[in-house]
Amino acid sequence: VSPSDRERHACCQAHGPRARTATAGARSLYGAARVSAARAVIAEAVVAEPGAFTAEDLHATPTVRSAGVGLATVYRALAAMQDAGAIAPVGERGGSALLARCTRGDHHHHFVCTSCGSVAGVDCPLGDAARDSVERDGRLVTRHEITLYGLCATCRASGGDA
Amino acid sequence: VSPSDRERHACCQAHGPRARTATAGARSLYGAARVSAARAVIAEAVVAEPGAFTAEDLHATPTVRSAGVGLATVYRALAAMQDAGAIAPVGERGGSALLARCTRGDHHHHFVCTSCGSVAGVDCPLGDAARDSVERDGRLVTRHEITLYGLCATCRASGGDA
DNA sequence: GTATGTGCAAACCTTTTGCACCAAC
DNA sequence: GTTGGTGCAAAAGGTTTGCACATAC
Repeated sequence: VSPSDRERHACCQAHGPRARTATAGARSLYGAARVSAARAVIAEAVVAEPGAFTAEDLHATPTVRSAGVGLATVYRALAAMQDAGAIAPVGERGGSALLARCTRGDHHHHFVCTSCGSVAGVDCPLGDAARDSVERDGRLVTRHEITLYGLCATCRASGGDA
Repeated sequence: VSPSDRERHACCQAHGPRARTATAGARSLYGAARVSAARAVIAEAVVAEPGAFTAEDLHATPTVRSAGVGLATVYRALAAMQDAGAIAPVGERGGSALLARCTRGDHHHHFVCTSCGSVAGVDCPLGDAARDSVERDGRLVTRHEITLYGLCATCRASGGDA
């Protein structure tokens, strides 16, 4: 499915030398890939998104829709962002992949509020002890996927229906 | 691989008074749901599966295919098993959902060998400290998904390409 | 100048569903 | 006898891709 390293969590790589223009802000989201007008608009929509989102969510955004950007282009741009480590999959909603922006560059995971969709980065809870326990029988752990779900502080305070 | 160890499932509700027939062995996989001839065959294929599998994998099995069981029926049976807690999703392969049998009834997660597809249950590595750390800001963690990937002892010993 | 992105629409593919029928309980 | 499972085929629906054109670098 993903031939490249669309799974890594390397959000912030060194930026190339470039003046700060409209597309310059988007550049970091795409890594080394080219930044077209459509991609700049999509990046803008991603940054404006408060929490988790689907490709369709972005495509339905006024910003993106009014720019006449096609849904296929959104998918391709999101794949590029994922390759760059700027976004990561955080689950699914109604059969569509849920994505969220990675705002930290170190190894981490995500907490997703099931009520409002807000996302928070969390430290990796997989300690050496747990890892050793799994590898004790000769196994080698090369990768892991961890996502936490629940209620954020705001939704929890308002009864979980906000 | 041994078709006779079918003890201890999450869904292991008290079995009704019933002779041990072919469908009796499958009963625990389906919980309270009905067990038809087709479902018995599908259960047999699931138990015979050494590791992770897709719906199509099972459907392509000689046992299932020769019984004339439809793919839709396989999907519906797998959904029933999942409801009963007898199997669980452990990732995806080529766009298809990967499932694996749960052989322990307590809260646990899965290690999947990316080389041979074998699956092992692992204790939940999410300790109280990690959980408290996430909930410190007022959040409430209600659910989490954890899956580990890597090489099993056998594949690791044979260079990981087995 | 060339490699890469875009838009459109069709293709893809896994999974779900409607329906008539049959079987488990 | 009723409820729930089955098979077939068609539908659903998210994601991908082919192609001709445009554009970032």
